[in-house]
Amino acid sequence: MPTALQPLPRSFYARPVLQVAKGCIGKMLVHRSAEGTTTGIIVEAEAYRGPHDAAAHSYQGRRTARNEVMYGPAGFAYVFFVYGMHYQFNLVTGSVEQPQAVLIRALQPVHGVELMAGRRAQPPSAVNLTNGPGKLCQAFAIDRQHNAVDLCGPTLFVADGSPLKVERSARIGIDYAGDWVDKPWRFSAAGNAYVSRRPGKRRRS
DNA sequence: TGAATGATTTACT
DNA sequence: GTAAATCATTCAA
Repeated sequence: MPTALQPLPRSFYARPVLQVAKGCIGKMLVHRSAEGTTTGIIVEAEAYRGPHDAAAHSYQGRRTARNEVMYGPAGFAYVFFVYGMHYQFNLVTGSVEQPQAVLIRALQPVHGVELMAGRRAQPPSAVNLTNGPGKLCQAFAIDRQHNAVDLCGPTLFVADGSPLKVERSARIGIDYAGDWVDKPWRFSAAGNAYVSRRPGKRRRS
């Protein structure tokens, strides 16, 4: 069991969002649930820069009940529901009144693979378990209960991992955001099979 | 009170 | 390649 895994200090999150997003690659995401513990290496993340980012929920200072947690202190989880069927898991970064967050887009499963497979209704050998933001939430059993959870607590947190080679590319799934689509604010582990989409080519319409 | 839409996934043509 | 599934949140009235 990964007893050595401990939450990263809040200072890890209390930095500019792009630094945190890049720093996440190669780190471990850990969720201790009643069913068991699941962990995975973060291989893909995207930065959402708040008021200056048309793709962010907090664009132009929009502040609602949903994104309120992004305006709080760093090191908390921002979990929300989209498309009527999928959750997205984010790490709140920056500081109070800076609505920035890092979207975790893909993981490489490490511990609890069979538990993930069961939740996903897939074989444990599938590379399909956690290679997408909605998929990893299902595999890790992350849902609205985890919104505003303290990532420095014992249940759901990021722990240190091995450094990986990081690639930058444009973000995904935000075609509605105009010029911001081209911003290279997506970070992924170079050559990792669990990255949701290959960097280099942008999604075409 | 009602209508539109989305930080996606999956299946189908 | 395109489209459907499906509902909380958001915005307009």
